[in-house]
Amino acid sequence: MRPRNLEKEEAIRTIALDIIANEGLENLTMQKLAAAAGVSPRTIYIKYENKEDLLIKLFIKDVLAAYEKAILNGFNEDMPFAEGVEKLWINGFGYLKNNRPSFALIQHGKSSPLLNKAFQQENIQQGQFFAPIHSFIMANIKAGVIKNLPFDVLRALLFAPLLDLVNEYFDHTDRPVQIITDEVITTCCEAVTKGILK
Amino acid sequence: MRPRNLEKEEAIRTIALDIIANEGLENLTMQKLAAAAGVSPRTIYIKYENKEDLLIKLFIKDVLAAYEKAILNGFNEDMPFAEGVEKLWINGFGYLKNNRPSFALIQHGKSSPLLNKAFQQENIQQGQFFAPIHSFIMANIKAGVIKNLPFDVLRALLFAPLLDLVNEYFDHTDRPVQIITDEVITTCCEAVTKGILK
DNA sequence: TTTAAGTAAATAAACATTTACTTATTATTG
DNA sequence: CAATAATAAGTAAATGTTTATTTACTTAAA
Repeated sequence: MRPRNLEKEEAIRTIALDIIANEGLENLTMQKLAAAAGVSPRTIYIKYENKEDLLIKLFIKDVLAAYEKAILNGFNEDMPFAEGVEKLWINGFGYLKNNRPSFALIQHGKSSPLLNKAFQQENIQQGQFFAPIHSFIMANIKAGVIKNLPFDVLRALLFAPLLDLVNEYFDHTDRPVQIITDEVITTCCEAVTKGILK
Repeated sequence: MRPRNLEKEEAIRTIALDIIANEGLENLTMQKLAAAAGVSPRTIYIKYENKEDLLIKLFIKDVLAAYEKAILNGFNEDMPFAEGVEKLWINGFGYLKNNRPSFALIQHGKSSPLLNKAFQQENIQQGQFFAPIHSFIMANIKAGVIKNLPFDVLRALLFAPLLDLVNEYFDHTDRPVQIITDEVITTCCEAVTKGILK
């Protein structure tokens, strides 16, 4: 049996993400992707059931899983609150600024009904994405360190600005001066932490 | 000369936003829109140059302009900082929770390269969207009330969580309990304010 | 009567997916 | 231990459908 060509599989994945990042989800077509990846359209259908399957797997298996791994690197649920949040911010910023296509798909995940639904289903099935962050926050509520608000509310307060700042980072890559520096990220992280401490 | 039918113009706009909110930008087609709005495809082309023009005008003229107007209602640049931010949050939440299609397109604006580019161009041309907010923040930096960070950074810290919370609000409209209440919004607003005060 | 607004149906291009074929391996045989 | 049968991986080109946009005509009001 002829073995599958791993380089082609990789090309399909990375080029799909590139097209989505540069031209948007609405401009990714199977034929364009095949041509850009240097494969036949049929090859994509050997690896994915259809376009929807490709997009969902790309989002869940490639992007979110890698993002989760990167963000949790060296993080521990038992860290002091401010230290833990800083770790997550620095990991998140470091990963996203070096993986623009992944960041783009994460942004699409917030607006695309397809990806949104896929994420929610996966999040229910597979236990939970970012489960250690959940435990971390719940423990700090219990310990009386931070305000007692629903988890999703605290998640929004703590991490929504980070994604916006990454967006700003990429807006400034074309400009002479980068305003989103590591120092700015650290300052912002301190600000969001301060906001929810009791 | 036959006068244009304003109801049909309105139908095209609102139904386009509905389709985008329910099925995503990638599933809006001119023929589907025409059928759903009860007009001929040609009618859309009388009012818009092409699909791109339709999307950009919807985003800029209908959605962003209305959002700006709603958010600035009763807001004044000279308000005390905490009071001004609270006004913007309450206005923003009140508007978005009652205008899901607009909210959906605003979310798409962050990921779609087309809308993103359109927004930046419009923002440069027309002076500036949300200009009073810009003045408000800059004045409060100058007065030493809040941290001295670039405007876009402060904007992210102050308003990114609000959009995430609105998203959460809509996630909970199908569920038995709504966790994103006016009270939660006020508490969150206080938290982000506290974070950036000097 | 003039004229822009509107319609139904057509057009050409682009789309997701499939068909019919070829290729590169592994496992099996003589 | 070469030859080859079996088989999934791969390709180029085709398929039928959907798409954005246009054509040729009709309608409603100034």
